[in-house]
Amino acid sequence: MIDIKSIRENPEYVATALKKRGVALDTAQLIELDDRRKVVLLQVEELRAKQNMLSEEVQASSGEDRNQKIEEGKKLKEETRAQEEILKELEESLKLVMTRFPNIPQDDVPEGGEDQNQVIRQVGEKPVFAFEPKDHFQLGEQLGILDVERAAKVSGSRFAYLKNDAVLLELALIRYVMDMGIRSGFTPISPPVLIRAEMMQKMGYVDTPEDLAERYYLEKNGLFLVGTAEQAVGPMHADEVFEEKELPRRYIAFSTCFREEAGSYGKDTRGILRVHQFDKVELFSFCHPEKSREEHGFLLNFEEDLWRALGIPYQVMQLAAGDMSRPAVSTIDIEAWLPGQGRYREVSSASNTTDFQSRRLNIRMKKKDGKLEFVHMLNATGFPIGRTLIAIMENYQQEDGSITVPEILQKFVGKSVIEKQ
RNA sequence: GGCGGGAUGCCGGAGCGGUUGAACGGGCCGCACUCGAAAUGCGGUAUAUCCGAAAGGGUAUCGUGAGUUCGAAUCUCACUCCCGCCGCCA
Repeated sequence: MIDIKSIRENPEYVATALKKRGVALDTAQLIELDDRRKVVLLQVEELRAKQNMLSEEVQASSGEDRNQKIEEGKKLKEETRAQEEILKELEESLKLVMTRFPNIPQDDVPEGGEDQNQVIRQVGEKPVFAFEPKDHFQLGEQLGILDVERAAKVSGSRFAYLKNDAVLLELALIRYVMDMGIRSGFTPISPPVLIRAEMMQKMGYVDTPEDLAERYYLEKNGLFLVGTAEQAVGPMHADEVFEEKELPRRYIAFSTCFREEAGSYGKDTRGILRVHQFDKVELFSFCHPEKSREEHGFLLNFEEDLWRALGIPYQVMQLAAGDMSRPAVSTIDIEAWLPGQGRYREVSSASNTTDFQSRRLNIRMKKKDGKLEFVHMLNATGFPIGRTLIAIMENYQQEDGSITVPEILQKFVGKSVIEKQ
């Protein structure tokens, strides 16, 4: 949630920035609503002050005088209640409007939708094949490390079984990235994947119907299945106050992720590129509000190190304002080269959400002067296991259909080539 | 799933329905004492929000939400979480 104060202080800036995301904001109307709220708030508080004074007077008085004051108090109570009702309505409608707004894009984020995303750089050499490269689905089925058909039988479309060396490869990726993370000061986490509706809401991911359509929700228990570990790690520190020196607090979390993919019928239906359930290692950072841009760079750098170490060509994309998730002020994606598709596909995403989430979660930092301030929260991808497997399979495929294991993973997998099994 | 106990400030821990933002102890900060430190003494020590140029003042907050009352940390109801015991269970 953005702060009404920032709108009051600089309505034009906020309106212009939000327009970059294609969101129209009538600041004048919003401020007027807030003004009305303040007027009523003042009235309510004055009435309450009167009530407080009167109740003290009741205590001090006796006899007929006392009875009279109690009668007066009854009337005052009615009056206060009526005003409180009005205040509550105003507050609710203001909150309703405010929660719908996404975060204010960073100044260097381009305007527009997905088609305005910008390539920042391309890294690595695309492999050259002396044969027609296959896609991961073909390779996976042939090698016997992927079974989509039986998954469809058991769970439906967009599910998969990983088998044999694919499983070892998954474990190798997890172990590798965890080691890297630990070395860079991240705390390893294995979080719950079911979280309270309240927490999901505070993370800013269920404010609109579109948001809701993307999530699995267990109505009976009031719990959401997380779409990423971010949603379970962010609320960890809800209502807590960090010491300045404790920041940045970095976590590296492994979890299964669940996505309904409601709006993607017929899209990416082959293999495991887009599935309802996948495992992912996620990076998360709580940091000093003045240092989140720097931290964003740190996370991106960490991600790039991973893909370089894996030896997979990728490009770095600055997302346009309209293509970012609502809490983000800036999102930078990494897209890996997939020879089987002949194109780059998204594998990583690093976002700075500034205080959008921390404001609702009430996560603050105590400054040296004793003042409290909302921390900034950032999330980024370590390895999305499924898509990383795809990238490895397609980039490291050999003419005979076998797959070379990237060097850095060989010691974890225990072999250098994956063959039919 | 069943039965019991609990939730108060940074921590521990009081709290007859009426100056309780909250005793008391500890911690922390400042000052004094000291060459310095310890010990001791004195003082201070929540957050949010509104009005105000400021000084200052108002309001709210004792797990959360509703209710009773002129007045609720204190009474009632619901919910959440924590701790025990039984049952079930990887």
